[in-house]
This record gives sequence, structure tokens and C-alpha cells, in this order.
Amino acid sequence: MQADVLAVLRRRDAPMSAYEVLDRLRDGNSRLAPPTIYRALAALIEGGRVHRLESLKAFVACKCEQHGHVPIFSICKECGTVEEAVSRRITNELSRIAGQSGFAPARHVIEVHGQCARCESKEAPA
Amino acid sequence: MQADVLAVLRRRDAPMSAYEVLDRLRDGNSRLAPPTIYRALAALIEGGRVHRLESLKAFVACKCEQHGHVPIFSICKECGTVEEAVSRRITNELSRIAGQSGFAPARHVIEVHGQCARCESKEAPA
DNA sequence: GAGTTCATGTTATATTATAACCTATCTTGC
DNA sequence: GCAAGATAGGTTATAATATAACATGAACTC
Ligand SMILES: [Zn+2]
Ligand SMILES: [Zn+2]
Ligand SMILES: [Zn+2]
Ligand SMILES: [Zn+2]
Repeated sequence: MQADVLAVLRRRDAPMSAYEVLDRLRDGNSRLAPPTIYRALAALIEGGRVHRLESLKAFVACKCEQHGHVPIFSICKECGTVEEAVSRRITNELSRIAGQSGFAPARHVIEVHGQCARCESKEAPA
Repeated sequence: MQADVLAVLRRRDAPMSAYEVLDRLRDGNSRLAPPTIYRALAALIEGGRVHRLESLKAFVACKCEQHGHVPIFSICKECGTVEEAVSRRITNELSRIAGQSGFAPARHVIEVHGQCARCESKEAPA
């Protein structure tokens, strides 16, 4: 099931909701309910092979080489595509800021909404 | 209505779900439905006086002096309290990273989950 | 006062996520 | 082989979050 879910997510460049994944997998297997999908997603996220885009309530396959990294997402509000980046510098600085008050960081959520290069050039072709 | 919602959020240190706010306000006015709350929250967020914690699906009153800033949240997984910080350095760096591919950032979501100083010292009082 | 705007009320429903319990399969040591 | 435990997944139901669509009423405009 995890493999199926991962395959569906990888076939897409854009994030998918859990129910979109469910519908896609139902094509072949009509007896498929939300808990199955959410369980697979939870395991994949645990393993770092899928990320949840908190601000979109949606999921994407990880595109990085080594898992277990802190992902930084750029989310285009026009076309919905997502880029995944990594920056030690940001995560270190972020841990430092949060840690100033004695806070012990465990998980980082970094998402940037905006417009991707393609959509910008389309909108203002001057 | 916005004032009522803001007052409810300010009375709490921890984030509240929209339905918690709704229940609180229903104490005085039983004819109150979700759209009313969500509308008030949307307006308050628009004005920068409330933030939505994307990874918690919850809302907090802004604690900063000037609104319109980029908030950085530290969220304690033990006690649920939230600290709000600001860092030009991080937002600049984040815009730079996202912008490398021509992406135009518009809105930043930065949330750090972990354990606050108080809860840490409770857990390991050695 | 008719026309407009704006905030809110009202009803219904969409979307996202999980609880609780059941069943099949596998594995492991005996 | 087979009981005991572990794991994955199925099934049913429901919780929690959020929005669509339309109605009402007050306030302001001319
Ligand atoms: Zn990744
Ligand atoms: Zn785009
Ligand atoms: Zn703020
Ligand atoms: Zn704490």
C-alpha cells in the first residue's frame, strides 16, 4: 500500500490531497477507505519519503536524495507546483532563534507561498 | 465580531481551533455558526492581528508590536504554548533560497515544533 | 424612500482526518 | 503442525475543520 501511494504521488509534480490519492487508487480497487491511505501516508512521512504541506493540507513525494532532511517548500499559488529545497543555514539559524528562550526544536515546517518563474513570465510577458 | 474573536484569542496563551472560539462565544450568543467565526478570523488574519498555525489548524492572536511582519512560531508539543519571534535574517535568507529558481515569495510559513524550556526542565529535572 | 453596501445569520454541505473494531496473513518458537 | 503474538489492511462510523450559497437587516446614499 505504501508503495502504491508513493507511486501515485511520484506520478504528479503537484501536491495531492489524501482523497485525491484515494480516488486514484480506487480506480483499481474499489474497496479502499480513508484510513488505509492515511496509514500509508503516515508511514511514508515517518520514513521521510513523503512530506505533508501543512499550509495546503496536501502531500508530495520527497524529491531529495537523502531522506531525513529538513525540507523547504516553495509553493506556486498559480500552477500549484512545489519546489523542494534544503538549507543547513536556515535550519541552523531557525534552531538558534527558537532556542534563544531555551526551546528545543524537533521538527521544522518551512513553506513559502508565491509565484514560480514560469507563471510570473506568463503573467507579465513584457 | 472581529473584536469578540480577538478578545477570546487574547485571553489564551495557547492556540485555539476555530470551533473552540465558537464554543466560547456561544456562551453568550447561542445563534452563532462556523461561517461567522471563520469570516472574523479571515479578516483578522488579513489585518495581521491573528495568525493561523498551519501545522496545528489553529489560531493565535499576534503578540508583536507592528503587524505585517513574518512570524516565526515555536510550538511546544507538551504544553501547547506558542512563542512568536521575528527574524529579518531568516526571512531574507528564505526569500533568497526560494528565489534562486526565479520564484517570487509572497507569504512565509515558519513553524518549529519542539519542547519549551519549562517542559524540558520538568521532564529531566536532573 | 428606493438602491446600495456591509456585516451577520442560516442552512447545508464539502473536505480532511481519525477512532474503534475486525480479519487475514505471517512469523516464531515450541 | 500449531498457539501466541505481530503486522497490515478492511470496514464502519464519526470527528474536526472549513466553505458555499442564499437570506436578513441595519446603515448609509442620493
Ligand atoms: Zn524531502
Ligand atoms: Zn507556477
Ligand atoms: Zn505576529
Ligand atoms: Zn511546554
